[in-house]
Amino acid sequence: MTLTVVTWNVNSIRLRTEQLARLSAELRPDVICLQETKVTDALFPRDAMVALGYRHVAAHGMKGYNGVAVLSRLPIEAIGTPHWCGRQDCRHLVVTIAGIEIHCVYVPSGGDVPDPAANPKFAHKLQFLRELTDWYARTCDPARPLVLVGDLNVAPLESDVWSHRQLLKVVSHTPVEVEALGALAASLDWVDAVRHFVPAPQRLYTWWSYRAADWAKSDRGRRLDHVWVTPALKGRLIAARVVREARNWQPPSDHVPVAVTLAMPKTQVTSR
DNA sequence: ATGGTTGCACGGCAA
Repeated sequence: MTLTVVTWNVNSIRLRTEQLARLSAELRPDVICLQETKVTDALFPRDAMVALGYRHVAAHGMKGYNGVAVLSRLPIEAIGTPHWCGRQDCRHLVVTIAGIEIHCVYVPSGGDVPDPAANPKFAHKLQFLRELTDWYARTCDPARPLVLVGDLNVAPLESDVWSHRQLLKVVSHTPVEVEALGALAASLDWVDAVRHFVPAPQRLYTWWSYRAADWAKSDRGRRLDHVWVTPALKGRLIAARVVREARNWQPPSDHVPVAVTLAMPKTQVTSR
């Protein structure tokens, strides 16, 4: 028995139903965690997701911006929606599925100027990462089976960007963000499940700008989307995959899905 | 060095 969890920043779920059908058909994921759904819960296309086989849906969205959701073939046993930085902006959804707590996170992008004194968006991003770090360290236990996925909007490694040197002052790859993400990773000794299978220095990206004339030809990507597991689950990692070809699924999100498969004790996966 | 695109919602933002 296995559990495949996908994370995908869909950049509007209402424009990506066909692409989700393709993802569902090709990977047969058990759980799909979405970011940037850009829709209120009342308008969330729940019926379309159920039609794809995802009978269990948790949506946490708002009008126009942000928004996270989890689609599941297995029952969702609990739902939480933590909020950070004193805001109500729908960036974090926690569900429990098959006894595993899955955290779907959309970290603030951070704007253009990598200076928290000059750019409130960058200050928000750093504060968001710090509050998450403190919360995990304070309230969670690395011995518990947790999965953290999402668009973390930081490419931490040199091999996570097309040019380390040229992106050192570009938001997503600056040293202060990489340090903040490292602190978050240390909060529960999180294991980078994708790099577990595709170690550096092999280059790996999950996002390519819409602005490139030919995204694949220039290949100026960044690895912004991540799947982390607590040490309790490290021994159960079976596979990881970045669905690079989804960048061509029309019309595309600028992010592609990232999938991780875990081994499951037979007793934990039950009804559909 | 600059501008390049997309989505929401229909005018600028956010990314």
